[in-house]
Amino acid sequence: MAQKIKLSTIAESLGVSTATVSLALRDSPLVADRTREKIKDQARALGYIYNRRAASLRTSRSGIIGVVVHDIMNPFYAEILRAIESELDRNRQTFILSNHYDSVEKQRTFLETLLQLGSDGVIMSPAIGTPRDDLLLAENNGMPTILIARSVPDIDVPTFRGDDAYGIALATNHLIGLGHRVIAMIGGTDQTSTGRDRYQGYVDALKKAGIEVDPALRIPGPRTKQGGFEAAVNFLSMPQKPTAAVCWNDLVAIGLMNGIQRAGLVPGRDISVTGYDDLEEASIATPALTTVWNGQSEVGRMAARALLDKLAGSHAEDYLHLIKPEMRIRQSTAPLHPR
Amino acid sequence: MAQKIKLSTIAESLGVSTATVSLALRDSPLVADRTREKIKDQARALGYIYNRRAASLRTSRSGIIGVVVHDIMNPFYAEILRAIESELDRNRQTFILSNHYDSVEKQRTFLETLLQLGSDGVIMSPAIGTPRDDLLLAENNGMPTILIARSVPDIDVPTFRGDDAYGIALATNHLIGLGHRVIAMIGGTDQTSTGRDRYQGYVDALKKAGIEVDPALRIPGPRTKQGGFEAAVNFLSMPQKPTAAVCWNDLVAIGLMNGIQRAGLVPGRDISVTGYDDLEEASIATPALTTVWNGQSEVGRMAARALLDKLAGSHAEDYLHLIKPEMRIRQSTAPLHPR
DNA sequence: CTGAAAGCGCTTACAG
DNA sequence: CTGAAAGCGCTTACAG
Repeated sequence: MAQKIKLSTIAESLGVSTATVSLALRDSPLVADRTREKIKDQARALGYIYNRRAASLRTSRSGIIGVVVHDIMNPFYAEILRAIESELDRNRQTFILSNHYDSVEKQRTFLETLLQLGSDGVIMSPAIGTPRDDLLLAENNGMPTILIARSVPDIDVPTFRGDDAYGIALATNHLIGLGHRVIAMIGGTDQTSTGRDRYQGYVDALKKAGIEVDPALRIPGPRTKQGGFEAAVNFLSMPQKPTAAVCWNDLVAIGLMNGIQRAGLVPGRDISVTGYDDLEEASIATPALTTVWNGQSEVGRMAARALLDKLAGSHAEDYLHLIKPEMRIRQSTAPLHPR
Repeated sequence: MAQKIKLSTIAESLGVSTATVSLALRDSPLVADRTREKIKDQARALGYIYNRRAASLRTSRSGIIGVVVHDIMNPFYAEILRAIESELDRNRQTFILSNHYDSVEKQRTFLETLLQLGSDGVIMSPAIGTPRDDLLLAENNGMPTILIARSVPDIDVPTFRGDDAYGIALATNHLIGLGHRVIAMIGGTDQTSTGRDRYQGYVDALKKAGIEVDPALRIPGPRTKQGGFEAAVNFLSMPQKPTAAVCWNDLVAIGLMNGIQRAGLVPGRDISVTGYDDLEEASIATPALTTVWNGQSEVGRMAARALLDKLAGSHAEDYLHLIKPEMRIRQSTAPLHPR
């Protein structure tokens, strides 16, 4: 590696000042066209690499945005991330990603790293149990925060997520409309706003239809294919003999359908199953999964947009932005008929 | 947000020099125990945030490592990333992630960003068509590079990947051993080292078994579930009536199995299907997928380790590290019997 | 064991 | 339109 090329290297080689070089490279109208051309050519010729650390030390803007979610291996988050990425790319912002795996400590470490790097802002799906103080840590140090997918109670931070209670009611009502009366709820936890809202939406929909709610029909558990797969045995041996399952998300639903098939039954015929999220994968599952579109790409795009707007100085008034979910009816649900 | 706390704020409030504060916070033995305690307490009390940009401007070490892969939404890369993440976390390195979606331009932009941020190194699964010069750009500017999953010809950069020709031969031989003679190859492309190696491994295995190779039995295509799903129609209508399919990867295999089921056939009974990678998902597919373990976690762990060692000054001799794949026999393959 | 001073590579008033 | 100089917040010789 040859000697380091910096602004002053270019300046000296051309007999101009570093101020002029700095302005020229950033296309300032203060610099004469000919000077600018000359400088840019020379920068290219020398293989100059702009030192963002030095610049950001001076400007206190880093061009870095942090993103932290539960787990990027989960396609639900991956779809949100893809939307965030494309929005940030378009605005030439670099993003730094981290999983928190619902560890508040891991999340806090990441927030501290972002502060140390001078990150301009952060988009986060908060870990279960995220304390107010951790969000204040970011805000108080000048790092604007946007929440996605989950809410944190009692704090005024812009939040973008789907309307979970409404969405799960769509799925539950769809099954009730097909004649199902014994409907289990598979997967999920009460520890997140999402979890509470989804269970409540399911309960409310049943009550509204005059169906008695049996808490034993709920099988909480991991929100993964593996989780749904493992719940199948339990589900199939319930004494209440449920004919349908409202699943926490598509992953659980696909896992559950696999488990049902292993037991020799046919999902979509013997048992109706609904998912949640409408992942890209839902439509090519077998049977194609009836599910609820949860607006991942909308959430990602809007959250990124909101952060960029905030950085540009605009002031948003609304703190909670609920995306309206939509039903996607496919082959995994069917009218009730005797088993 | 209160006034910015920096080293000098702490120094002044305690009547010591910034040099002492700097050393104390980094646990230098040069500082007296009592002084260090006092300084650390004060830093905590004031809510001091270490400015890594300033430090790295001085030390020219950023603690940042770049990782770029084709697509983190692909579970194959996600599994590698998880291993990289855990290794880098353990060593308190921050990583910045990017997808290149096989765009050489997007990849180059990312490499330039990393250079501008003073990234200490980069781990990359090179985009199709990555030119030598792009890798040299990194190396020549003092950013060590490690390749994963794919090779770039004619360049001496440490590379960690599975032995594709060997692995695909395992799958092909497994099917031949079950009596299959008309075996299709589904998915993939000739544009990557992986693609060429896998096709060659399949061809060689057939030849070795005395089976004539029919190029029409190959259906190249996207390496996704969707790709496998869409290939099913084509596959099932082949005049040669293949009884088995060697798939490019697990995603293609799972998609193909879904497509086969949609057509009313039973994968693992009517048609044997092998995958590649042994994703977490392979074992819970229905039928459980016979596949080839491709060592994602090994690749990630070893690549991260190699980069950290290189940063620590050690000199590796070997450039190509091939992980030996292993057969995982499950229910998607069965002895040949008349259709 | 501690302090004064220089310097990492930029950008930004300010002067001309 | 261009230049000289200060300063962003650290770390690192060097001196004491």
